[in-house]
Amino acid sequence: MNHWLLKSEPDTFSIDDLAALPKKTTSWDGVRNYQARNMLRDSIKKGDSAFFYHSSCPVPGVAGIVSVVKAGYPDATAFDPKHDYFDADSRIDAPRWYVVDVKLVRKFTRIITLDELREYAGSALKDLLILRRGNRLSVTPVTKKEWDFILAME
DNA sequence: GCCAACGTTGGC
DNA sequence: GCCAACGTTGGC
Repeated sequence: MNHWLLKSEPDTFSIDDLAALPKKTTSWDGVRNYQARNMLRDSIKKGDSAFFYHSSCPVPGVAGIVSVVKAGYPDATAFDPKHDYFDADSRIDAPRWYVVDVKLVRKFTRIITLDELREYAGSALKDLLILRRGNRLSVTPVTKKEWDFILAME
């Protein structure tokens, strides 16, 4: 089982939005970056765990945990001309973009903030991709050690 | 294949 | 709103 970090802008979709869904399950759609796409399509497996990270908001940080309930499959929003995520270059017979389905495991009792994570940028979390300068990937791998360390910060 | 221009991300 | 960093596009 592998670990990941998924970014979402809470204005668009927050962990509370996920918690409010009847089955607390959603398709992680709208990813339009090839590196992130490759991970959704090829690397993330059913049963993997991921941090739900809030970005572009007053308090960026890790908000909770989700589990992958369905591995990569084509992103239907790319096929819908009326959808914000529509991409005419993604075709049903040759999909360009992918999603995974995730289910809420739990919302943390508090946000583990980016500021706190940074305190360990020189030690336990020195390789955490989200702390790298200029990092913009919305899907990144997290090692087991990083995962356990961040969990213990709650 | 190079690279300038442009668009997007995301913290502040 | 600003702007650094990065990805993508498109002319050559």
